[in-house]
Amino acid sequence: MINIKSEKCFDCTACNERSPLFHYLTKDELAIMNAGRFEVHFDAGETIVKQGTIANHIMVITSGIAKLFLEGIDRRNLILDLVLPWKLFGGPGLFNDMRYHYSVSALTATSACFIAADHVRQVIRSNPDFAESILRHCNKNSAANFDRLISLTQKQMPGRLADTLIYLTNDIFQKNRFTLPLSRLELGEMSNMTKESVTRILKEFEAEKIITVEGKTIEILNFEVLKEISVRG
Amino acid sequence: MINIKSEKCFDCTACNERSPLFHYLTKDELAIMNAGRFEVHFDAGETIVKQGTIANHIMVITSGIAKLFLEGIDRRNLILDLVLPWKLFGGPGLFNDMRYHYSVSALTATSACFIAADHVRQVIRSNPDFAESILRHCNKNSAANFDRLISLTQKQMPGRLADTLIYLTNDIFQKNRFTLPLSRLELGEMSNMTKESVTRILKEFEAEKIITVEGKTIEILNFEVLKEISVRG
DNA sequence: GCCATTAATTGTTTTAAATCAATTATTTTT
DNA sequence: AAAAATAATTGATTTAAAACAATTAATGGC
Repeated sequence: MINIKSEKCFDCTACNERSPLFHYLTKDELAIMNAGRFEVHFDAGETIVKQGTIANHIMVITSGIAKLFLEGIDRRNLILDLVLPWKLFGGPGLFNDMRYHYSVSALTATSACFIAADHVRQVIRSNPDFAESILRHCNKNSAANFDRLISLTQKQMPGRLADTLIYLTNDIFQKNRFTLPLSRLELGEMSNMTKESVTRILKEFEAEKIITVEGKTIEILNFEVLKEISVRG
Repeated sequence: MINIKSEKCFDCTACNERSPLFHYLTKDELAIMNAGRFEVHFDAGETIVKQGTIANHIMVITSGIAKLFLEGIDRRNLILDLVLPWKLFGGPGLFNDMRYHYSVSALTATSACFIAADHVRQVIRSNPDFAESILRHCNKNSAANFDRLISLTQKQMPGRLADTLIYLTNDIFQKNRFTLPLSRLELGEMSNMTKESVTRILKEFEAEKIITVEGKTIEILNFEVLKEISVRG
């Protein structure tokens, strides 16, 4: 469903080719990362990391797709990201309280690689380029969360759902037609609205010829109008 | 109004005593930070940094208090933090797009110290302890933003205002009775509600003997109930 | 100390979006 | 393939909170 480039991850040299964060690492540093590294397969729906547990590892997905979400009040979730292969996650507790601050669960069959947080720390200390790129990564996430804060608190439903559709088109699928690995409830958890409202707004967008919807397949017909709806709020 | 420990900032050796982030720095590194450093005084209401402009500096307030806020849609702001002396800010654009991702403006007469981003970068690269503490700082902010996302999207007004009052009590004033440097509108910008709603909920809390309100002075009478309201949502 | 301006309060109305309820489609399981 | 379970749609109702409007209080400038 998603364009996945690799099947298996044998050692961190592979990541060095695929994850931009690992470009800066020397052979020795890759060996440190690789020590104690392990890969685990998850079925769709399984939890990869659970919010609140001790953050001993940093993870990267090698195949499949996962959702990264906050567990909020009364079992209500807020999905922050869909996680594709080679995107590092699990960081926010690092050097801090050493706990995971979000949960991640597999949307499709997924393999994830677990790297010891201690080893990441060691390499951050030895390699300024790596430290800098980790900091850049952290800062990018902060900026994205600022945007999300504004979207979710100041825009009304069409604006919020437009933001979600734009994110899916640009950052996840990179094409105008895609089949979602998400339910209407989960679209709602990305856009802070109920599943019923998702249905209604999707229908509205369809009536305005901005998108077509057939079940879980969505096609963006008019990206510009979608952007306008996003900007207007 | 706020307990401010220092009057003037002569060089970064002073920060080494006051800002925990600077503890790890050697004499040479403090000298790097100090080069080109400058301090500016702001009257209440003045903008210290403006969202969207080029982030050439990292700032620290040496006296006074400021608000740090996102500029959202239709001139609507979202206040993220009140900034006290010795707390570093301006980081999120660092190594990233080199822009400020929020605005900061003085609530009282305020002095702020500007340190060149290049110099901070240089020291991050040379001192792993400093790099680690900056990363810790960044991760703490991420965690706080996750909490804020849940508070602002999933709690209703009493829960959100309770969160704001708890933040003011614990993190800013560190006592149960304080005089706000904020208007009702600004309390609303911290809690994502209108100024009218702030008035009403404060009155509600007062009727329930949780707080007393006399103009801008608030006293917390029952912190436990406030916490319950926060947890319940 | 008085006037002008801004901030806060209070009451009323409107509205966006949730909740509730019922039905229809899809998947999954057997 | 049929039955069961889950997901999606659709409509009606309720509700939290904004918007609007009017008054009162507080602040700042002269």
